Amino acid sequence: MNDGPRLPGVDTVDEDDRIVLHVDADCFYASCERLKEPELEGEPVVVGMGYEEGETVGAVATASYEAREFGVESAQAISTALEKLPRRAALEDGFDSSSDANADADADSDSSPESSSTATENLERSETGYYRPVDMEYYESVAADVREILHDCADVVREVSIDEAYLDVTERTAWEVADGFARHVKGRIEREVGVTVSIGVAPTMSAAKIASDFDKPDGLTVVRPGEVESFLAPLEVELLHGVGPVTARELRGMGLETAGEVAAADPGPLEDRFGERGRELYDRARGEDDRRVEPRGEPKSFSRESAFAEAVEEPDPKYERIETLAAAVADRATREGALYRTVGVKAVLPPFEVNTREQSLSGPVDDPALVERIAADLFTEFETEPVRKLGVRVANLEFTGADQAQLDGWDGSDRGDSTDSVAGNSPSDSAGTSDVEHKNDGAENGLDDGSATSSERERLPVGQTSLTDFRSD
DNA sequence: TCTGGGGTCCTAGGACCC
DNA sequence: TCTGGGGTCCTAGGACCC
Repeated sequence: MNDGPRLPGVDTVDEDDRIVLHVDADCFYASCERLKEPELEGEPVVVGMGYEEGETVGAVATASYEAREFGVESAQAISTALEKLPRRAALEDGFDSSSDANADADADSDSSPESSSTATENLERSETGYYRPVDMEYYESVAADVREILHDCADVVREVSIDEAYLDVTERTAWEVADGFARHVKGRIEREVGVTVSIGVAPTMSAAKIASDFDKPDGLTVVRPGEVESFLAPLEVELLHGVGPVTARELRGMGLETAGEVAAADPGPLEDRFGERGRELYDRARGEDDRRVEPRGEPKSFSRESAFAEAVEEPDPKYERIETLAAAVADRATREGALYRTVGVKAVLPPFEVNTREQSLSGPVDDPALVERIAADLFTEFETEPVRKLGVRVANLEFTGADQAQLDGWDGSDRGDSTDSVAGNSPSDSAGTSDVEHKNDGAENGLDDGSATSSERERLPVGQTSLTDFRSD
């Protein structure tokens, strides 16, 4: 649009001037479902997490743009989505063929069953949508195909999530032809994989990210050096990456509604209010972001969580769930060749109170039984509380190299010792004063680890002495 | 919209070390 | 014995992202 600053000439190589692409697949899960079932093309598609065929449980993972027209949004409860956009199958199968009991129950809880059933009968085909459960395995395979193209098109790729990546293409193109380059990437993904993506091109990661969102779906937005600030200025603050509902509310409270207003503001109060994030916010709003595109490192944690249909008070089902989640998390770590030094649990109490507890060990382990014991132990505090959701997490990961699973001695002798010594004073001993003992556990482990040399570390986990020893220190 | 699951990063206080 | 400052680790919680 405006004739702002341009690159002085092709020969000028400014080290700081990068060309960054942010590639973001459009409603990725829904697009994948359409690859599987081409009949879904052009129809409203809702992909539900924790959703099962014909049920009303779960939450919306992705809604196609057609479904969004009806007010279906991601993270929405499936039951809510169904109110806005009934299931296509419900119409075709006839309303009561699948589950009479459920239909009756729904009608009972409805304030006006009569009008709701009338509304259902009057539904047009075009007012219904397809609901599908998440099929991660399939989406992963599609994502792998996309990734291959991305790596083909760039020297450096940072995968952010299954459907999103940054590319540094400074060495592959030039600003003068960057839009053509981006169109090439888009075209390849569409032709070779069959999903559409939106691309933002900008000199920084944060501007590229916002640019890819600017014209979704199937969009392409190029923001040239020197245009970044004017591109950002009119955007509402919540469009800045890292600004969620809470921060947006506070910013508005400070009289800052747009990125331009943040950019023009005094950074002092922002830093006072938000700390380091405040400075970052200010910089990003001004188009300043010196992060380079770098490949993602190893993951920092693995977790598994699941919600109950309603809050559960009895201990048994909760411990069973903890067990299941612990096994799943430990299995994931084992498969990925990760050792963990910290085990944690999460308990969500109604209405939505999130509690976390964690415990670190003196050394990294791969020990599913231990994960289960520690998780159960950490959970005892919530044993009798009503719980709506539970989670188990391992963190402080250490990756041992791909074929760690083949090292036979690993799981046998070495591991066995550590398990016994740590587990021995963990769950069973903590019956009465578990709080105090946990703290002592933590202190002891921390101390152990802090004073361990790196060579000691490698043959960890070290054995622990008894709890009484800690207390006498 | 009363809330699914898997992550990341930051903050803040306390323990502990030097 | 008291004081102090710097640094790291651990834990809990919170905001945010997809």
